[in-house]
Amino acid sequence: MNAVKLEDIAKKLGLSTSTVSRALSGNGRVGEKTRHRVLEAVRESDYTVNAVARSLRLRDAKNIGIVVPDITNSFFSSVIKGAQDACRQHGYTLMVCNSDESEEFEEESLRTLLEKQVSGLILATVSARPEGVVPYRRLSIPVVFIDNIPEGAEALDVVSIDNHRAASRITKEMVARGYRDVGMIAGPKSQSTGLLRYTGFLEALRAEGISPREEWVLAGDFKMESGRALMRKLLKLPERPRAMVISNNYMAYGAINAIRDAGLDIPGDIAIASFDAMDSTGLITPLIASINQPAEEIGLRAAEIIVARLSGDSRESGTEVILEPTLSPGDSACYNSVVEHVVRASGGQPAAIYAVVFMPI
Amino acid sequence: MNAVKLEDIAKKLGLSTSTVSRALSGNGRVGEKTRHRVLEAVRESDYTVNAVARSLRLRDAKNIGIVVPDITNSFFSSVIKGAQDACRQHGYTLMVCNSDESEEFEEESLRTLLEKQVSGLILATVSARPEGVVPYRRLSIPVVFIDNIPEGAEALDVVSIDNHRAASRITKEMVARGYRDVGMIAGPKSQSTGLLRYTGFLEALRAEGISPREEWVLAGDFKMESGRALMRKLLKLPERPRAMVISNNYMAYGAINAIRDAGLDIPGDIAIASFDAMDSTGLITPLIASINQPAEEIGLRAAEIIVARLSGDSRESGTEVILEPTLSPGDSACYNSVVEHVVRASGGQPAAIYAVVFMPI
DNA sequence: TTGAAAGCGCTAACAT
DNA sequence: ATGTTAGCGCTTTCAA
Repeated sequence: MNAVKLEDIAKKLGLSTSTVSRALSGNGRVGEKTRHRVLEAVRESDYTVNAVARSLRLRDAKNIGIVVPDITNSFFSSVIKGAQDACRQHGYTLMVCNSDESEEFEEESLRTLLEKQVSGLILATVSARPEGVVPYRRLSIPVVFIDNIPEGAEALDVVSIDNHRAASRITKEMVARGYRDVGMIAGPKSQSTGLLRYTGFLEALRAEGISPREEWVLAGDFKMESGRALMRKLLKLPERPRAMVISNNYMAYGAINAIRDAGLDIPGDIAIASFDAMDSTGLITPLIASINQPAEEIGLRAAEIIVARLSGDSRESGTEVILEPTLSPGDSACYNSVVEHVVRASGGQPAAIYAVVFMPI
Repeated sequence: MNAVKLEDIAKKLGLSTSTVSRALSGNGRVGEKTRHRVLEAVRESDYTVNAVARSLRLRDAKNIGIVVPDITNSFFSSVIKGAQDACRQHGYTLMVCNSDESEEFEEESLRTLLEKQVSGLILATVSARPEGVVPYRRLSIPVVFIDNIPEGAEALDVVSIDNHRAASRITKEMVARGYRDVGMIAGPKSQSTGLLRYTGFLEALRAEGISPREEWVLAGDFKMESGRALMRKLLKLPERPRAMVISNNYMAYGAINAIRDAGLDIPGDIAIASFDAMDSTGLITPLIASINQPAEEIGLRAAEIIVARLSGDSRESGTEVILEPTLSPGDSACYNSVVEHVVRASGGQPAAIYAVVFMPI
């Protein structure tokens, strides 16, 4: 139980704790031989610094806190991975909290993290209320917002993508592929990701001279179940959209399942575009068109901003790092070529049924 | 910067820090009015305890460390989620480290975590060397191993599944489905998960009176690329297996991609069984047969063991919690019924081509 | 019931 | 180059 401490080493060597401390940290002058003796003694006596004591003394715990709504979401786990890498490189440790999409847990996590004296905070807040940001302005530690950027965060540090532009881009992409009847499953308008992707979508359609149809634009809560439910609702409409832009991956998965359950084909009957629907397995079908946020980099940059501020970068807060997402096109193209093939095989007549043929070799 | 501390409150109220401390912690007698005055003052003066100072004094940081090889792997992110839940419930905070499958990073993480005086440690080690465990025996804090249980861990705490039995079970399942030519892509034999799944596979085949064919049993490193490469190798063999048991999800994804690239069908040409190939999206095809570890529960139980030990449960180390995995059957069955349907439709003749029909409603 | 004082293990002036 | 000392903010004996 009783770990060996500086004092023990000091006694053994007939030195003072300060000398031993200096020998280990490298700060302050220490005689060559003394340093070696200390290093030697430390090696023999499995000494481990007590970082808690050091933190108290230095008033710096060298911990960075991160709060995400769902650590199980591959977007966030990648963010965490990136943040971790940056932390390791700079000698920080990451304290991870999962808010489970609950404001209450989020606040609780924050409180704990602050009590533990984290040096900085990375926050993917689920908070809808702009007032919710106020406390952070008053915090004496650097706070970086990612993903959902609450209103009122103007002068705070932010790492994100341009969600408005991204939504606009993928919407235009769908139009360019020939889809003019485009609907959307949006996220909560109270979250910036939800709102900006929604306005981006609208803007793109208008820019293309298409007026969005209200009944085709529904808002969910970013969870799979809501995507499924809303899509079902859409499918009951007398007129269906031919393509959907869906505000995040989980809702897209839900929607796709609903479409399939209805016996419809993607993208044959309805094409799907989404966000962060990356498929690391290469096995998800259909490959849907997707705007992908550079998740690891978001985490990495967020942590680096914190480290920079901590090491004296006192540019005023309000650094906005806007990263470029990538667009993965999905396999509409692939789909078309299969259909074309089948149609050709059936003698040029549009086939009433689509056949996917597996030939045993 | 200068946070308000106990002393500030004490001064303001004309009390001593000890009284204020007692009022807040509830330990020790404090007058009713005094307590209220303190609580009031604290509320007004956004006071936050300094958990670092408290930890130093109490010699207990109330942090639990967890090290996993890849936080991005949904198995581990679920483990972390479970551990987090347990931590929150018991007033601990989780410090998460990602070893990136590297022994070096793992050791580094461990060192840091120990310096930070974590109260306990959850460890999904990548270490192959049995000597690697030795240091943990000497640690004065509780350590729980999950996933890979290193040799020599006999008397240590462990939360896991019975990998040998699980592998045997899924192998027998494949045999029961009529596959007798079964191969395996195993994991590293130096890791318990790799080794036990391998021996379980062998045992099952032998129990079924099948002698495993050496050239169909290859070992990879649990990464997707290795699954792909090994499967390619297998496909070049003059005789191919009809089914594969693959030691983890990533290698299975790689293998499936290789099989598809070769223009073969799953499970038509080769059936696949794996571990932790859960598909939360419902979109992965083929749905492969899979043994699924209860990841969240593993994390939860591991954290709870630590908490229990910390609160005085001094049963000797060596608690082995063996959890029951679930078996998701995949869609061979589904596949068979489709084929059956088509065969019936074609007048009872075995169809030379299998057709999957999508009918627009 | 409350206060004074010591000390958790470390670092950093300051003095030598 | 090394030692002495004070103190980070808290909790907890011990005494009043």
